[in-house]
This record gives sequence, C-alpha cells and structure tokens, in this order.
Amino acid sequence: MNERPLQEPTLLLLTALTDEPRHGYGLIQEIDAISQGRVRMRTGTLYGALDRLVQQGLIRVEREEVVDGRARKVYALAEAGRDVLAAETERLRAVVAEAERRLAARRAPAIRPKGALA
Amino acid sequence: MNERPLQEPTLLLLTALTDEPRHGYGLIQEIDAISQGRVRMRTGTLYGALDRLVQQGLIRVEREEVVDGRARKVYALAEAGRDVLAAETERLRAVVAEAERRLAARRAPAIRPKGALA
DNA sequence: CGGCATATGTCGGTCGCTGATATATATCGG
DNA sequence: CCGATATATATCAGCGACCGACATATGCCG
Repeated sequence: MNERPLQEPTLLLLTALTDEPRHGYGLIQEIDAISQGRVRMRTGTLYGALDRLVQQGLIRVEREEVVDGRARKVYALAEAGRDVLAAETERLRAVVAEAERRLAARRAPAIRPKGALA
Repeated sequence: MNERPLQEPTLLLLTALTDEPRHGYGLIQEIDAISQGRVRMRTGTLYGALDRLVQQGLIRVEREEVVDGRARKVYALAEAGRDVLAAETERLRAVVAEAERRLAARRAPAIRPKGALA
C-alpha cells in the first residue's frame, strides 16, 4: 500500500469527515468553512478522491438517502482513515513547527556552540 | 502564477534552506534529519524541484564550489521563498490544528471515573 | 581494487488535482 | 412560466510534482 503523504485536499476531506458523516456536496461546504474560504474543493477532485479513499479503506459509504428529491451519498470516516489522519497530522505538525522555528530565528546571533567567534 | 499548495517534499526543501544555504546532497541529509528519517528525498525529486524553485524565484543559486574535487551547487532561500514558506506553514498550522481538534473531540466520549485507566 | 559516501543529473511512469463539461431536481424572483 | 441559482453527483483530458531507476564521476578506506 501507498504510504505517500496526503495532499491537502485529501487531508481536508478526512478532517471534514472526522466529526460526523457527510455527503459530497456537504463536504465542499464544510471544507470551505474549515479553511475560511481559502480552499474550494472542486467536484473533479472530490468525487475522484472519494472513490479512491473508499478503495483504500480510509472512508466508507455510510448510507444513501434522498432529501428533497435529490440523491445523496453519505460518507463516513473509517478506522483506518482516522489512524492515517492522526499519523499525518502528527508528522505535519512537526514539520510546521520546525519550519516556524527556523523562520523565527532570522539571523539571530543566538547561542553558538562553545567559544564560537562571529 | 500558480498558488497551489506546496507538497511536502517542496515544503521540506524550503524549510531546510531557511537557516542557511545548502547544496543538493546536503539537503537530502538535512531533510532526513528534520523528519527523523521519515522522509528520504529522492534525487529525482530533488534536482527537478530545485530547478523549478529557482525558476519560480523562491530560491537562488548562491554559489558553485568544489570541495575535495567534487562540484557543488549551493542554493539559498530567496525572499519570495521565505514569504511563501511563512504563508504556507501558517495555513498548514490551521489545518493541522483543526484536524487535531476534531480527532481529540471524539477521543473523550464520556467522563471516566477517577482512576479508571484504559 | 571493490565498496561506500559524496555529488549531480536524466527520464519514463504514476497519481492526485484542475478545469471543463454533463445531467438532474428544487427553489425563488421577476 | 421562465430563467437563474443552489443542490447534488459524475466523467474525463491534461498537467505537474513526485517516484524509482538508472547514469556518471570523484575521493576515501580497507
């Protein structure tokens, strides 16, 4: 199986499914909300990704329903998906922390190893 | 210009260049260190990415040198690269925080009686 | 002299994302 | 009643970043 790092759209998909099951269109709106409107999930990305994630066992089709005459497929996060998301966020958090640590250390003549001269 | 989110290898490249200029092979080692050995930058990714990032103005070739008979190209983070990295980590941090918040929310389904250990 | 670390590079293939297009129903304003 | 907008799912060509393998060359060590 592929252990390649998740790309952001996929990460957001799993995140949006973490609190409760949602259907495709609802995911677009939820992701829009999560990212404060900065990420707009396209349907081309969405439905392809949903199929792929089901295939990988990270999510599953919870149920299909009809609301106001419109068909919906409701997806739920699988245990494997939760595990992957947890591992992924853990690793990303470390990467982000390291990047921010280095960005913050702008040419600061901080602590140098013993007796180092400038 | 493309404002697509950076993928992880690219993010790590910029991060590894934030504290000081490095050459290609040194970047592989630095990224290995940053990620605690979890990410091994491949040369196929590396040199392609370096060319691309120079093209995009996010990094630049600082100098070329020869050490122990081996040629090196030393790359440095450009201002634009620093800005992009800062913006990217900022956004990623929010995404990660949201994911972890949701993951944590379900981990506490009920209040456990004192001393009850899992 | 063979093997390993150092060092840079190419290239075909894969895979996820983009953008466009298609289809269908419900709701609301004019 | 009709057109626009929102809801809702789906397909597909194309692109771009990454992967994996391969290629090339030098220095060092046993």
